[in-house]
Amino acid sequence: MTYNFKEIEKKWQDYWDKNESFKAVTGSKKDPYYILVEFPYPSGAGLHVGHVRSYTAQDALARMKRMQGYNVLYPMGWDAFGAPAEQYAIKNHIHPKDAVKENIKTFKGQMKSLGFSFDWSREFSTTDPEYYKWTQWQFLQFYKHGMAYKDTIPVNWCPTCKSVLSNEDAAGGVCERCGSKVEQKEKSQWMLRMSDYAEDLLKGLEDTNFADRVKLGQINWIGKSTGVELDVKIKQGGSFSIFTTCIETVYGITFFVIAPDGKLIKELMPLIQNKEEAQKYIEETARKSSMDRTELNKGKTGCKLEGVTAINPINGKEVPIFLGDFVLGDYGTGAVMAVPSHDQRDFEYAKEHNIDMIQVIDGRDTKDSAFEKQDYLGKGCKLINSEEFTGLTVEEAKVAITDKLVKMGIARKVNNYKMRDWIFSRQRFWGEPIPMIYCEKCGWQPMKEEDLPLLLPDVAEYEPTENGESPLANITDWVNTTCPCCGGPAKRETDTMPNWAGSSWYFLRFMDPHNDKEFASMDAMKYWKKVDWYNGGMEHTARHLLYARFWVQFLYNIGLVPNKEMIWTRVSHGMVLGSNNEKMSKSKGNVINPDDIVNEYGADTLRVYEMFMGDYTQDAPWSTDSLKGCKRFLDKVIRLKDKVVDGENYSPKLESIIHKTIKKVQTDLTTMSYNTAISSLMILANSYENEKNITKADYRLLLTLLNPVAPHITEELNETLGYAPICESAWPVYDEAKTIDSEIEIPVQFNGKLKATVMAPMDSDESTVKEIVHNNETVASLLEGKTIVKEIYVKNKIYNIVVR
RNA sequence: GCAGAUGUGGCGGAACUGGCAGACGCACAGGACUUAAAAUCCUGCGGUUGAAUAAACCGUGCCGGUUCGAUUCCGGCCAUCUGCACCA
Repeated sequence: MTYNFKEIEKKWQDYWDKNESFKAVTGSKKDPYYILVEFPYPSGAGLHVGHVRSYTAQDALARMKRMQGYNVLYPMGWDAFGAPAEQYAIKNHIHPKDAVKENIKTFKGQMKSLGFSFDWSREFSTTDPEYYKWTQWQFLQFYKHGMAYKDTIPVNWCPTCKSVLSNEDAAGGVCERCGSKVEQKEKSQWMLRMSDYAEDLLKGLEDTNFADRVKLGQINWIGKSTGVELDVKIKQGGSFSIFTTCIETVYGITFFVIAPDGKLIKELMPLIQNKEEAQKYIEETARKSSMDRTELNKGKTGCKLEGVTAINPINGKEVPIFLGDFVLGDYGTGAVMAVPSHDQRDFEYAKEHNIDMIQVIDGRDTKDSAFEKQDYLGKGCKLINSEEFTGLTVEEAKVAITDKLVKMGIARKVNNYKMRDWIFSRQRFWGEPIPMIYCEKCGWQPMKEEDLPLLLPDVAEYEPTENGESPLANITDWVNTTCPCCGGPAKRETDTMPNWAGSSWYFLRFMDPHNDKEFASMDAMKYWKKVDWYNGGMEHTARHLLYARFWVQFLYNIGLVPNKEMIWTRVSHGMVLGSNNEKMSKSKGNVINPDDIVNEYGADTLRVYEMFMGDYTQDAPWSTDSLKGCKRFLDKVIRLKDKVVDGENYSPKLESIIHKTIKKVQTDLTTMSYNTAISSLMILANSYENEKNITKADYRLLLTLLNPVAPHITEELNETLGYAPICESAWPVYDEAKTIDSEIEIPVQFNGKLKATVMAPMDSDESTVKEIVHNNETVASLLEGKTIVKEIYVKNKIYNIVVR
């Protein structure tokens, strides 16, 4: 019997569509279960085999959960704003809207051809006005709660393209498109006060079940450090503050360094005598991109500020102040105390500029050029040269010195975070317009909520303006408006939102996608509760996940979502690499197009292969040979049909392995062990093959267990047996008692080396097994002439004889 | 530099909580069927020594430790990959 997989796959895909087999019903009495995969950016390249891997994995879980009686929400949509679509549109002179439409069509067709059980009735794109209306509305909530503000910050600027670049596009300090050197340019941008949420984002992780490596990624990105903020007086007048995590080294301060790009230097300028030198250095720094600042850093650049002297607050000692770009203007206070004897960077700077060093912690030679930070940390090293604190350990001194300074009223315990506020403006056309209006009289005014959505205008050109404004700035009809406050003439904000905006809350919209009164109703969100499984790439675990959590926490704080964390488990998949073990790319010629595979081998084969190819969380290289092996497995399953005879019970001989396999597959599908789930099904099929006949029940069981991964062929074979569709049936239940063997094989070791095996009843006690072992011929002969030192029996596992 | 991950046959990968290393699949070799090929089926397949389906030794990146027993735990290295990169 031959099967035309193309016909079969089409047949069942149509069946699922027609019967709305995978529709999730909000409010259903069944238990809700929300499975989410990151919605894709519909690029012109089409679906990648990497998408197929994660979508199949979650699809298998979704299909099994439905059979287990859950009301499964497994939605799909499109994250379609952003630079690639805009670039594509500029190049091909078509509206990005049309390009996106076309790409979505391709992607959706590909997904359907793979048989994913998405609930297509919930589909949307972030570029739909019905969707981005709510993204804009939520921005207004941020603004109204004081969480959005304008600030002037430097951006990456390509002088040739006249364009603002993202950090990714400016990697290495060079414009990705034209290769020019990237400059820094000051721009006024919308910001979200994400740093206010640093502590909550850290704490919230406790209410999630993210994989450890995911949690760690979040923790590192937030970058909390605990220390002391210390006020420092300037002899000539005024003061400034520094942040340090090593206050115990305060007696070792020999200079202070302030950031050339910070606000402090501007305040100090009037006092400074070598203004020209300082100014020159400030300008040099401004010209360097952030990349240069690290890469060109062989020595530590900077200059001494003449005319200002700082006073070490702990002992009144006068020390110089320097300018140095290793200090960042936007972290901490933009100024540091420098202790060259105990800090690598301070040490290098001091060497470069011939500054004194004072050792204050015992146990290392300050003259030693090979500085080792670990010299004193954590080892109970003691302080020296520190007045009354001399002799205390580092840990004790940290507390004592902090106490003293706090009591003096010149220091505070503070936490600092690497995570900054979210730069929310993009000088791009293809994004959600920021719904703000600038009026000469009233300043920045939010649009009225009832006027949303603020639609993107239709225009012919998408090139940015000469000075880097969004192309929207050229559309005067659109820009000129009236002030919502005074009714006078005003102008719209022409920047758009970043790509991350729309993807920060889409999982909420899937719970209630067609609501035109709210972004999602509280009832719907309370019903679905949380995303139970969220799958995505490791590359998104830091930023996207953090933005999404921030967004949700904010909505929670203003009472608009039911939980502070709306994502329970986050898992990440490994990449599908080319057969040469490198990332797939056109230039390397190692790209596999899923369409070709579906055409030649069928969707089921591709799905089985991608689940079988390796550990789901690790990268795995493509292998067409292995793919063919999976096709052979499916062919074997088809051939097994010839052995089927009537019988609604499992064959007694197969009962044990059947119950074991149900348990194994079910467990594996919920622990991301897809490869071993497939291998256990292969073992089951092999054991069927060794039988002369199998019952209909045996066969249907195999088909059901395989169905989540290979849904088309299993439905077809199941139908020929005369059964109701698998997707409308219940998942088989295993009997724990039948998964346990009555007799098991116990390995016998001599000094830890395997020498024999014996059969023993399950759960035998030591004396029973001892007798069996000693009656064994091999064991007996090996024992001749040996002295038994010890015998160890681990129940049902091993029998080890230690001999001399 | 810092953080994280990974390292097991010719290849992808298994191995529960310290208990038979290499499941399952691929590739390869031999055989059956066939006029032939494909497909399918059977057998073998970590290494060394051996005529051997006998036996022994070695073997999970490297060195050492704990243990009756280590891919698994501990200490120290090496290599590769991925983030972040002067965060005070």
